[in-house]
This record gives sequence, structure tokens and C-alpha cells, in this order.
Amino acid sequence: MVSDTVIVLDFETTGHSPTLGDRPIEVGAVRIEQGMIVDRFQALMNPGFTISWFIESLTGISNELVAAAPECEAVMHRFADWIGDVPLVAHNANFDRKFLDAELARIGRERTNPMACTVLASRRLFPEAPDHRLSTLVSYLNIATSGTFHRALADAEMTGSLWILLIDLLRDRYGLTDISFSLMHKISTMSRYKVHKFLQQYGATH
DNA sequence: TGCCAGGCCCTCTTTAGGGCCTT
Repeated sequence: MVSDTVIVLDFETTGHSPTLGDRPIEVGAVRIEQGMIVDRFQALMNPGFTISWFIESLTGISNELVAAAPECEAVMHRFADWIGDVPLVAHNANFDRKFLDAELARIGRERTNPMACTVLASRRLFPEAPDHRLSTLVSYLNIATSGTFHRALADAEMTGSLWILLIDLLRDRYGLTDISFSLMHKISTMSRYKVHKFLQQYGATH
């Protein structure tokens, strides 16, 4: 099986909206080559203000932890260098894209990487799942887990496993042998009613 | 002080509303 190299990333943040001042407190990511995780990135970062009790409880990331961490700007420079121009993947990519773009803008850099979403892909390829939250899909698809959720690297690793399963499903169900990032991206953004027929036709001609 | 987003996607739709998904 040949598939493109991708980087699967996840941010833990102080809230939902960078436009209202929320910032990342941790980034985790895995690099996937040939269907395997071959490298990892993880860093806590200091957002410059106090994290709410809710976020401390949700993530287990305390104010003490981020106080000892480097500022977001320093981490994001390292992260931007690490991801390069490799295509990106995230679970609910719209969320992580907002924070990535906002933090890159703060350091005078810009994302050029295309980005795909495992929520959108899963809704089309696993429509029978109870729902499409990461924790539900991990359980439903028997994805290996350390038992930790809402930590960036653990969530990125599970999302990476989900990405690999999505590619496996395209291979097994439709006989596709060369599954590119752009094919998965196309599937994720087309009408869910057209996906099955499209893949049948695609599999017959590739 | 209290509250805060937003893109996707379905449907009892398109002159709209509300659930899903992320922290």
C-alpha cells in the first residue's frame, strides 16, 4: 500500500475561540509514513494567562505545568519547522486549523499545508458509528489507547490510528491501492450520498 | 458581571433552526 506522508496533530487549548483570546497550552503530533507512525512531537506551552479550572480538570494540564513551559511563540516556531509543508490531519480539523493559523500569524508565519479532517472522513466512511467523537470511534474501531484522552500526543496518536484505519477501509472495501492525501481530502468534502458510488468508480479505474 | 465560536450537516430546508464536533 502506498499512501502520502501526513502529520496528524492535536491542540489542547484554553477554550474554543482564538478570536476571543483563547490560546494553545499543548500541541502533540505524529508523522505517518507508509501507514506507520515514524516520529512524534509534543510540547506544553505557556499561554500567558491563567487556565480555567474547567480546562485544568478536562486536560489534567495545570497552571503550574504551563508556568514552567516555554511561551507559545517559541514552541510554535519549533512546531512550524517540524511540520514543514507536509499535509496535515486532525479530528475536527476546523478547530485545530483556527489555532494553528492564529499562532502562526502571531510569529509572522503562515500555513501552506493542506489539511484533512477525520470527523468528516469518518462520517462518510463509518456512517454506522454511534457518533463521531474521537473517544467513541476509538472504542468502536478497537483502536489501541493508553487510556489517556485530552492530552495532545495521546489524542494525535489515536487520530493517527484512525487515519490509518480509514485508508485500510478504502483498500479493503474498494480495492484501492494508491490512496493519496488528496483523495481522502476529496472524499471528506464531497456529499456523503455520492461517496460510495464515487469510490466504486474510482476503484474500477485506478 | 456574565457570557462568549464556527464550520459542517441534517431536515419538518434554501425567506431556518439546531445538533455535532473540537477545548
